[in-house]
Amino acid sequence: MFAFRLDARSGVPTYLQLVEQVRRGLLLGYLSDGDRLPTVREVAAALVVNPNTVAKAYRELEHAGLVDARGGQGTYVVGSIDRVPAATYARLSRDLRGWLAAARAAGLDHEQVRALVTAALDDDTARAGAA
Amino acid sequence: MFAFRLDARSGVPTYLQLVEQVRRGLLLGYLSDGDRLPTVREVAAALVVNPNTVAKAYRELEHAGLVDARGGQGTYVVGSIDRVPAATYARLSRDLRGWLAAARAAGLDHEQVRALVTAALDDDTARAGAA
DNA sequence: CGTCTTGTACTACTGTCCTAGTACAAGAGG
DNA sequence: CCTCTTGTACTAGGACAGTAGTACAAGACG
Repeated sequence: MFAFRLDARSGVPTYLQLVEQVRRGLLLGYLSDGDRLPTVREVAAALVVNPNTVAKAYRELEHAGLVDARGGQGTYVVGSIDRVPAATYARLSRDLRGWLAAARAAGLDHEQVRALVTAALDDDTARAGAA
Repeated sequence: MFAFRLDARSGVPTYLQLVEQVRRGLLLGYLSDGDRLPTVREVAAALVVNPNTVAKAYRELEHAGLVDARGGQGTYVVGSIDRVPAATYARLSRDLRGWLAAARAAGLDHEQVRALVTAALDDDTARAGAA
């Protein structure tokens, strides 16, 4: 069963975190067409969040065409995003986790690792964003 | 001069983005003790944001002991965070940017790259967070 | 049909982010 | 002393996130 995770310190609204996690699951292959998401009430109970907040996330996902909400049955993945090929994903994921291990071995803590990654990602986005 | 950047789509409050960018600059060595940050009014004008929003960020930074606000002169970096050694930073940054280039070469777009990185970082945080 | 589960809709309320505008305090420089 | 620049403080309001509670619609199941 797909499981959500929340980061209260990030400042990102709860419903947006949920939306992004489903989108990420689709991109990386954790979620596939036909998969059933946990119910609104289940997620709300697990994350100790108001059901309306979860419903808002599911509503956005349905509006984006990524899921199909069937009243009484649940919410099912229906959309298809450009997914990363499994082999490519495996190779890149392995290399990235190797880099993470090297960073941790060099003595960097979470904050420093995140700072380095964020800086590199921002540069990457800025470079292509200008192109 | 230190420059700020905003990502309106992230959902992260503006003042928090500013705080994190200064903190990141300190961690990675972009900012050093004695450096002068742009004035509240300069940042507000450059980012098209209300001066109070910038002031809130600077206030948080001063409260955290990272900067010293001198009325009439400006805001100066004064705190020292555990900085990543320059050699370590250079090596890790180079390797990470190499990985990014490989990911882009494999046909991944920004969103897919960010998804992969976020997934790996979350796993890393979760693993050490439980320890 | 009746019941259960599920998603959805609605209103009201609280708290936070952000904006807007104004005023004040401190230091530099003429 | 006067002026400029800078950071700070304050009030007021709008927009949005999240909570709380209730009610409704659709399908599955007995």
